[in-house]
Amino acid sequence: MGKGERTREAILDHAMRLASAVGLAGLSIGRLATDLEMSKSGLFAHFQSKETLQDQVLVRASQLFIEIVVRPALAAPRGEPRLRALFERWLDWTRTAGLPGGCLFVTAAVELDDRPGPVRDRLVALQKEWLDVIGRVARTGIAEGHFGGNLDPEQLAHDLYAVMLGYHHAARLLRDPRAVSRARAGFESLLTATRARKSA
Amino acid sequence: MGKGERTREAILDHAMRLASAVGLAGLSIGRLATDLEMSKSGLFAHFQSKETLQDQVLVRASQLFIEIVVRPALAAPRGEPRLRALFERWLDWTRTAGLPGGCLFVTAAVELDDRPGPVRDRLVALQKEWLDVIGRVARTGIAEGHFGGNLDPEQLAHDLYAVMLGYHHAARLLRDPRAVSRARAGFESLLTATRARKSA
DNA sequence: GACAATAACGAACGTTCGTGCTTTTATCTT
DNA sequence: AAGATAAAAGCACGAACGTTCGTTATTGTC
Repeated sequence: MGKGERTREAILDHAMRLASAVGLAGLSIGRLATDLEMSKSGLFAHFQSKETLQDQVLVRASQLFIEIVVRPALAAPRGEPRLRALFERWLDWTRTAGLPGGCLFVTAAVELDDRPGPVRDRLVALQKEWLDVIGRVARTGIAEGHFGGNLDPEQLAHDLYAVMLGYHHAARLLRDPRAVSRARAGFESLLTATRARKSA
Repeated sequence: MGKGERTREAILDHAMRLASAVGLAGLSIGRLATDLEMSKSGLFAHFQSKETLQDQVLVRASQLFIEIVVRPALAAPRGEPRLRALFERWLDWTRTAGLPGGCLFVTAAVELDDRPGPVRDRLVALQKEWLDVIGRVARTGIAEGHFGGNLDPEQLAHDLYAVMLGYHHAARLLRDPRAVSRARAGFESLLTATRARKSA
């Protein structure tokens, strides 16, 4: 790995952390350069535009997310345990990843929902992948007999992500110390409903 | 109502709509002045700082929210019907209010969660009020016998808001046409769980 | 209609923004 | 070690930012 690639990763890593707090739009080349003790132009040369930088930040964050959340969770037994692992790992993935401002994807989702362009497209693709991962795990849960056969995996994926968004709101904006337990209660409710459907 | 007050309201109204799309931080005095066909300095004079403008935008949005969502819903019969009214009115309050960029509070919540200051404090207070409204309606639902006595109203408020956040994500970022039905399904699940607790 | 008060304006302030160039410095290859 | 290549720096640009100032129009009151 050459020098260029190394600094490029250092830039993206720091940009990712910064963006988790101030958003992708809140990123500024000048601020990044100051923080990393290099010149604006030197930093800028690694990307050809700010938009590319934002896009690459999302890509980098996605790699990290997969490493921290998805891959380890997939090591858990199929079905409910795996779903539980996904959920629990998501709950503190920002801590593990060292993102001081909370989940970058949640921040970016709200920021970009009205700004068409390649960065938004990238985020949409990543978020759909994430919902797909949840949905697939839920589907195997049906196959394993953990959940009822008439469970809609996509609906469960949607609902579970909603629980996560609720957690993010309670934890980060409201600084509610009960945020984690609230989220876990929401998760268990989802599972309960899912099992009830088994006998329907 | 004097001239000053009238233009001030016009500014806040437009700023609110603009902020729903670009966020409170995305507001710019220059942009607002151009849109409203007045000078930057003339507009600026109505507020003493951009921060005050942002704060007043939140206040204005809150008045509108109460008019559009809360007050009409409180006209519905106590308990479950009232909770349902709250939910349904929330679902299209941004349309009714003419907010092209989705719920301003959701946008602001993510924007401000890492930026201490009076604007953040204002938003936190408003969001707690909102959760309180939901919680109180849920509590009367217990009194009416619609929900089980061991239902935690605050938890239900949290969960219901999570459903709303999930809707916002699906509708605005993913442009999912099933967002509304997904949200309604989530809402019904909450109610079902709530009723199940009745016999527990 | 005169006069005070208020509202709006136009110009400029110092910063910061993203983005080009050109030049210097550091790294990699032979 | 030399030469080629890649990376970083330096400097400048035009535009937009929030804010302040002094001045001009407009409003509301007696």
